[in-house]
Amino acid sequence: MGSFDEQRLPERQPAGRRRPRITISDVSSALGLTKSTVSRALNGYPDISSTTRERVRSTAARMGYRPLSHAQAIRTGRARALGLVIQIDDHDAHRPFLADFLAGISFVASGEGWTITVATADGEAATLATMRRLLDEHKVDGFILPRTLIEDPRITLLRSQDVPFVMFGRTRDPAGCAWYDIRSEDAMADAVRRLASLGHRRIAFVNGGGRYQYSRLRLDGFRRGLASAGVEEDPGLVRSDALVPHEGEEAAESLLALPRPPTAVVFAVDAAALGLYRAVRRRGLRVGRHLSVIGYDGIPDGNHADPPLSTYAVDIRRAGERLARMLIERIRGADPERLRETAPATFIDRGSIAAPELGPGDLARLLAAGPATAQPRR
Amino acid sequence: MGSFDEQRLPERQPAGRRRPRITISDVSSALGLTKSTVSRALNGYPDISSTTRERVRSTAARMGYRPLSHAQAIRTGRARALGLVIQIDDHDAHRPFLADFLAGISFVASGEGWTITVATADGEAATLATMRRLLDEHKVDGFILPRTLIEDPRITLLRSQDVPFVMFGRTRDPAGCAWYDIRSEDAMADAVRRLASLGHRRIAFVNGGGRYQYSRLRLDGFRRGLASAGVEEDPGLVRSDALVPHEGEEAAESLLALPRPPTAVVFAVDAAALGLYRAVRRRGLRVGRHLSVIGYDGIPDGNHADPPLSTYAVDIRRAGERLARMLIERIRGADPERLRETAPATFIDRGSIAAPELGPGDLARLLAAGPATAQPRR
DNA sequence: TCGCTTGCCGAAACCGGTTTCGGCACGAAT
DNA sequence: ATTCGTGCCGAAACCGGTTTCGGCAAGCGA
Repeated sequence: MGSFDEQRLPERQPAGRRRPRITISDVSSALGLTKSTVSRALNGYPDISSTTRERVRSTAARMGYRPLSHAQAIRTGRARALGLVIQIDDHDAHRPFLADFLAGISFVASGEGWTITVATADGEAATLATMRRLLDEHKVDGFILPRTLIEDPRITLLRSQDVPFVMFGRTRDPAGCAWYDIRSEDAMADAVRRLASLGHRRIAFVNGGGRYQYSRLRLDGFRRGLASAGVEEDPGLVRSDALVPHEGEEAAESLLALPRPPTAVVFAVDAAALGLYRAVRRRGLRVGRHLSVIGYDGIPDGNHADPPLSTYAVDIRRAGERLARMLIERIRGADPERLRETAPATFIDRGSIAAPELGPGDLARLLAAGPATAQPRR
Repeated sequence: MGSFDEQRLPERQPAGRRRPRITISDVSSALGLTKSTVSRALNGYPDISSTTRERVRSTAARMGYRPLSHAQAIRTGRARALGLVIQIDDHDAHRPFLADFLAGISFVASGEGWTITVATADGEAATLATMRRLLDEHKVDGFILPRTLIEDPRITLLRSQDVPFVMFGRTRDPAGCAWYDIRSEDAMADAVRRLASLGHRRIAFVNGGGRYQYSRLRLDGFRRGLASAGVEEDPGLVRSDALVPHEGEEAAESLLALPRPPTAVVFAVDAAALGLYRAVRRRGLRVGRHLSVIGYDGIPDGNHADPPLSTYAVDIRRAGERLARMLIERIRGADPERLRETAPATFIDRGSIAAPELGPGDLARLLAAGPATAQPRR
């Protein structure tokens, strides 16, 4: 039995006394049982008497025994690790939130004795290759997929290999998918209604990346908002694929150059909304006074704009918590169709919206009279 | 805890054809050798003939064999994983850079076939507990320590357990420590010299958190800059512990209220510098014109300030790369004293500094004449 | 009283690797 | 020719767990 254990002599470095860890054999011999009994007791097998089970549990806890996850993994194939592959792109709106997102995931995972394995990759191919590698080495038991696409190759991969996963965001074909998402479509509708109730009638929409499912949803939400506010939709007031300030600036330029420019703009992405500030400032006008703006995401940068950007904030930490919880349940065999949740975003008014000071006509004249330097520099 | 385990019957889905992985036995039988020979061949043991070694290597590669890291770990104790515990505080200046930092680490780690295990913790105690847990479960082979403190309990822990680690930032007692750091002290000195060469003579310094080693270094650098520019130091122009906008705002308030206010301010932390913008704007003055400001960190928010904040940018991705590389070497047994590197920060002039328009006296009068609403609102 | 479940646990195989030990063949030294 | 090392590899133990299999004893019905 544990006879060989006595002679583990060589003794690691004399300085670093990394205490020797208690193994399952330590527990079993302390109880006068075998490893197998202890193992089954701790894992809740039904063929262990409840008396024994309790006895094992308590002494294991008292001795501070914790199974080595990779010793388990070798047999069970379970590493007790959640995988997160972050695709590094220039425009990652979620970047400032990564710490909070991780905090949420880590909080739940740690509580369950799981860990998080993260990797980054640039580009879709690298992302898939990285995921394959992690799977191939059994490093992770499942994945959290951030920034879900309408057609997402990651989902295809994981489906084909039958690997558990949960998505942050929805996708086109939800079969077999678990997800958590923010109802940003409701936020967009709410934004329109707010602006309409302030008196705005020409409300523009600048959407995000076309490959993301959220873009569809947010556009739908925008339209729904117009309809419920009784404002007729003008297709000429819609732009898309604005993810970074520069792209938002271009969209703003084209909107402000219209014969009848909008008096308010709803952005699907905060970062793009910040681009509008530049366009407006260049014309000597002021956001919030001459032009109302609402964004979405709640990025901290918006707080330092002038005036600070009104937006819809997302509780990204909670998203991480829920996703981790759901993924663990999924790995344990829960039905993915049962693991679907959404949550609302929270409006934060920081002063970038107000009642329209001028009608579209006056605004157009003002814009035309502005400095002729209306060239997007950069 | 394990109450869910009763239902371990269902047998995984038949659909998912997760191909069976090639093990070392597959390789050995394909070669007509034993596992042990293959293992020793791949691990470079000297008692394998070079002929055999090469034969094993090539067929292993051809078959796509990759050892299961946790199967190895069970014997070797090496998980081939780098640990990163991120302490979540309100003021984390590195937060926006986390993605880049991870990208750097991940790039190197992936290249070597290692993975990254991250966890977050709030507070020092939780950080230490998390590190202990990761060590106890042999989840990681070493740690990257971000944001090194002057007296860092993490170092104490890792030293006592003889666990390899590398630090991002220096510490007071460097014995046995490997590190990578940005010479922010040089940046501070450079900032002072730039301002002095523009004509500034009253230059203030707002430092960061007192527990960080970088605070000492940056203050030293600031002083060195003054000395080399021939400007006499005025202790009344130094503040500290400003890490977030709010704290920077308070520091700015107290500086602007001086009888002879500074005409330029050097901030050790960008986020704090943004607070100064509020104080200046509230007085109807303009950063860059009435008051020059230089920050440090290169946070993206600074780009959207008005005028954008001149600052020193840090290549955080490279920091991640170097730290990962160093940690892997350290784990493989390299001498920590040999693993020490520093790199410079890069100045980015975005327009928040200029020649002083007014002398301190005129500025003071202008400040005194400003709106009396000089209350720092939240 | 006997046989058959059933409950409960021990023994041993197993997972995929690493590492120790020992043995065989061959060449050199005696 | 014998001995002795040495190079090279196989056999088997080992790491710390999990899981299968089988056996013993108690409980039950006949």
